[in-house]
This record gives sequence, structure tokens and C-alpha cells, in this order.
Amino acid sequence: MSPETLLPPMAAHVLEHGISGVSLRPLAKAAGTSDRMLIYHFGNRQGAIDALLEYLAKLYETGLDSSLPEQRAKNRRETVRQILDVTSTPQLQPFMRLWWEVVAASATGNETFRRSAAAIMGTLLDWLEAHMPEDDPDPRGGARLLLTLIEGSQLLDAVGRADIAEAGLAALEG
Amino acid sequence: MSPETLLPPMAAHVLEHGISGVSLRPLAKAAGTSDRMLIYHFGNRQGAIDALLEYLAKLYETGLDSSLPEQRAKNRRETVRQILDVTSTPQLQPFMRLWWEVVAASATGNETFRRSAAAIMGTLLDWLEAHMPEDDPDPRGGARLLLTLIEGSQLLDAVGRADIAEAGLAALEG
DNA sequence: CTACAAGTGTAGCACTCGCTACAAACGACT
DNA sequence: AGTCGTTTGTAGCGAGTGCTACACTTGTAG
Repeated sequence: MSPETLLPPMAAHVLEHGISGVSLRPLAKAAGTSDRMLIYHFGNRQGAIDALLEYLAKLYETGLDSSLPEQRAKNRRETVRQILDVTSTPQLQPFMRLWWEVVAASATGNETFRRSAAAIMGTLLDWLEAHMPEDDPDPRGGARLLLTLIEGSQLLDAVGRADIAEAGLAALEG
Repeated sequence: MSPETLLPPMAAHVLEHGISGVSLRPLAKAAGTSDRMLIYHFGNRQGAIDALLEYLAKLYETGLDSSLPEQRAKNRRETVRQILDVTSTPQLQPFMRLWWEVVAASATGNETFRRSAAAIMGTLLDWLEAHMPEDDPDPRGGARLLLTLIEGSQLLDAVGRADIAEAGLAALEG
């Protein structure tokens, strides 16, 4: 069984059980193989995690790309909504839970996780810049403002204070 | 040795090594005692973590309160700056690393962590509402907008994209 | 057919984990 | 002096950890 065949079921496992503290034996079982084989294919535990992270990031970005609407919104608030509506979807919740693990690991200085996180932020920023309202006076700065707001909203949602982000968004001009 | 005496060195340990995956023996060693005694005082590992979390939240809130400036800023951007300047201080970095662990645990549904996180957001929101610019047209909504921005900025900082938050903040009106 | 590399199963090592059983020391009170 | 509840040390259990040694099969190339 090749690593490529292994990755999808492994990804499903970490999406359900978390990635930062995942251990080899349950991970291998989820992929129908043994810890012995994971080490063989990925070198060591960290290698497996790195491969998983790369695979999941790709999976997330393509999934996001296909879910986000094509047309631009007519104001900034709606542009934010376009992203939040997609990322709050139930089937993306496992990815969001993973996201917080990635952020936490990034904050401790883990370079693999940080690269992954920075790349995802880059992707989102690109999408935002390309989907700012037609008449926006400052698409470049505006996109960065909105990305900051989006991440803050997702955080407040994660800790059960979505109400704050909701009211904050309502107070955004335009 | 009472639990109250134990908590400060234990808190120092988790501030350095993380709290979500902390194990009893190193934690006990940091406090000059044994795993045996931690179980005795806190019942079990979760009890120790809960007590630590409560202690650390209090510590953080009082530290923040004393570090934040008294007087109001003259515009929203400066209000945000007041908080970001404090939380980006080197000596608060361990608390920020802990914060991401708390958020990640909250996202997985851990109620202890979520309560703690929600309380901290409440404290911050209260401070913001009380420190909005004098002439702000919508202090209530504005404070919520700024809290969302602040959390987003901290996240982007954690993943090494502080540049995005910086530019986003610059694009904020007022 | 043979030789060799890639892949895989079994067993196990040395370690850490949370937690407990048991017993001893200790101080306060009668 | 004796009794009793609180606190502490020692030892260890059963489970899980990452990883390795060794033997074996399998597919492929000469």
C-alpha cells in the first residue's frame, strides 16, 4: 500500500481525533495498516504528520475554492459573509478544529505548522483581494482588514462568543 | 503543602510547556512535589488542569488590567493599539501561547476551556467598551468590531503574518 | 532460475502515562 | 499517653508510546 493510498483514511482520522497529539497505532489502524508501516513509509511520526498536514492543506484549499461563490459581493460586509458562510458549514467544522491546532502549534514555533498556516492565510487573502466589491475604494487594504475580521470572527465562534463577532460585523461600515 | 502554594510553580511550568498535554510527573516536579500529591490535592489530572486554568485566567486578567492604559484613545485604531501593544509584550507571550491552546480545546468542545475563554473575551470586551473614543458614534458595536479585529490580529501574528493584520488595521477608518 | 530490492507481519524494548495500594509520619485533641 | 484524621513517600500496575530487529513474502530484472 503506497503512502498516497494511506493518506486519505489517515486524514479522516486526524480530522476526527486531532493531529497534534495523534499516535501511530490508532492512526495506522484507521488506514488499515500497522505503525510499523507508517514508520516505513514516512520515516517517523513527524514525517507522517508533515505529510498529513500537506495533504490536508491541499484538501482544504481545493474544497474552499470550489465552495466559495464566483461573483463579487456588493459590499465588504457581504464579502466577509461569503467566507464565513462557507467555513461555518458543518462539514468544514473538522477542518476548523484542525485549524486551531495548527495555530496553537504555530504559536509555539513549529515551523511545519506555521508554513501551512501562513500558506492558508495567503490563499484566503488572494481570494479576498479578487472578490472585493467592484467599487471598493481600497481593495488591497480592505482585503487585509476583512481577513483580520474573518479570523477574529472564527475565533469568537470557536469559544462560544459568536454573538460578539456578529455585532461587530454589523458595526462595520459599508 | 497546600494547593495554593503549589499553583504558582505549576502555572509557571504550563506557561513554558503548554497545558493541554501536560503530564503529572513533570508538573509535580516543577512544584517540588510528586504526582501522587497532585492527585491527592486535585483529585485527578483534569482537576489539576481546571485549577490551573482558573488560576492562570485570574493571573492574566489582573496582569492585563494593570498593564492597560487608563485614558481613552482618540480614535478606534489607537484603542486597538492599546491592547495589541500590551499583549505583544514579550512577558505576555507565554500567556498568548496558552491562549491558542485554550481556543483549540474550546473548539473541540471542552467546556472548562470554553468557559475560561469566553470569560476572558468578556473581560476584554468590557475594557474596550469603557475605553472607546469619547466621540465614537457607536461605542457598543464599535467595541465588538475592535475585539474581533484584535483577535484576528493576534492570530495572524501567531502564524507569522502580522503584516496582514498591520495593513488591515491601517485600512480601518477612524 | 536466481538475485536483489521493496514491502509486510510479529515480537519486543525501553519508556511514560494516570492512578492506586499500603504504610508511615505528623500534628491536634482527649 | 493514646487516638485519629491529614499528609506524604515508595512501589507498582496496566496500558500506551515511538521505534527497531528479524524474518518472511512478493514482484521484478538479469
